[in-house]
Amino acid sequence: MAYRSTPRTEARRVAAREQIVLAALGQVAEDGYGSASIGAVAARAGVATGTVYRHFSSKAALFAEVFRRASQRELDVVTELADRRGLSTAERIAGGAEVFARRALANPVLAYALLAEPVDPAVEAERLVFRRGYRDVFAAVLEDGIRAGEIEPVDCPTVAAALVGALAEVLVGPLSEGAASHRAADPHRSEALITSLVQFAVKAIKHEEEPDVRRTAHA
Amino acid sequence: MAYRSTPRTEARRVAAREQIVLAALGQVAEDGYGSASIGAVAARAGVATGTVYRHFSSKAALFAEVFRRASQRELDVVTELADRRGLSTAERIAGGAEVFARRALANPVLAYALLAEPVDPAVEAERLVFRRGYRDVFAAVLEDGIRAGEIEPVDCPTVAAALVGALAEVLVGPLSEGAASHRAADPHRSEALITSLVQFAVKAIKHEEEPDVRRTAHA
DNA sequence: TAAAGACCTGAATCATGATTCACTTCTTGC
DNA sequence: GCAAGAAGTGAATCATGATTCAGGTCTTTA
Repeated sequence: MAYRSTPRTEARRVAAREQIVLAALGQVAEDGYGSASIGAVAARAGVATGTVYRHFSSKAALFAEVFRRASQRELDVVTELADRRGLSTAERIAGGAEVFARRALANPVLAYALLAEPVDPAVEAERLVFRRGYRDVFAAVLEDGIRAGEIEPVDCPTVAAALVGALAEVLVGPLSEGAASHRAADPHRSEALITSLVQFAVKAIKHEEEPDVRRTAHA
Repeated sequence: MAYRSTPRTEARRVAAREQIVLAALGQVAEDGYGSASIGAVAARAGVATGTVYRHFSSKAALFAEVFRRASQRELDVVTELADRRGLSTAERIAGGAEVFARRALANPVLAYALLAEPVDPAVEAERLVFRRGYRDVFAAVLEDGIRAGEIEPVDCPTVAAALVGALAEVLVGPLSEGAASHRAADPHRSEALITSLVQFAVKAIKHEEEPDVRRTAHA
């Protein structure tokens, strides 16, 4: 005498949920997190605002998933490039850094949102996971390199984090300007940036001689 | 027949304004920007909320000044260290990086707020100025080094930005955890971090041989 | 087809915290 | 001491945008 969930309704539910996630992602990629109110997302998904809450317990929960998904996509690409067999440590780092930068510059608004735009604390947590993911990928490459004797021993997690930070910072400059002005980046400038970044990353990794820097700060 | 501003009242006005700025700075340094509502700042300064608006046109204006001031203080110290005469390029970079890190670790909540905590867009703009300041200091050192033939030519602004990003990222990990748990950082860990960071920065700068990395990413 | 239950709708409600403003209190110049 | 005007007060107001919910719609099973 009643209603019960069937494959059909279940599929519909999943599709509706997906629709909402994609709408939210689209909104963020197009105009940034700042523009992604529940109202805007609902309108874009073609549902009422209340419907969003049938699928997600809160705005934070929705955008945590959005960030997780977008970030994972990026991280997968970088991981794939950095994990290819038969490459030197430097080549692996260079490959990872290059796709990271290339993809960020190709999708500046999304990249800015994922990397640096002010967001809800709950979403910020997701962002930290994502950054840690990159760090771990680079750290693993460094560890391989050290084990293979290709590079000298270093504090892998720290150096890996430094690389991630370097990439993010260099890209966020252009990105935040780009986000403000909505202008496409100059392709020459982009290529120059990518080249500089890759060289920086490789240089930071490869150096062989012992640095003899005297520690100089007062306090 | 009237009132006119005198040195005495002017001084009082300036003092009141200063009181508010210091209260706001104290609040940020103690519990982060997230805790710094106008009400909290006013209470800390010992004035009514309305008084804050007699001295600042908006919350954003107040905190823009707070950030400007705190940032400038940090930047001055780094600049001083990085600009000392008679040091090699590597020593200057190392000195700047070391104070940056040391001061951030000594005041983690403030550092997190200045570097990475989500803030008002108007305040975010101030933050970008600040980061650009660091970048420019490092870039100037690099240019000196190149001119003197101490290091090979590089894209100075980009490499300098990468250094700033590396420092910030490595520090924000510990800082955001520290901000969450309010625990003081382990001093051993802090020293290790500083050492790793300084070595990273120097290595990224000093390397002499031409890197021969093949560019490998697909897209 | 009808009852039962899940889903959808979107206007109304809430929460938060910045901002205002009518009123009080202080300073000044005469 | 007093009128004029500046500064301070803090409760009330506003703005924004997330969240709720009473009522309508769609599906399913009998």
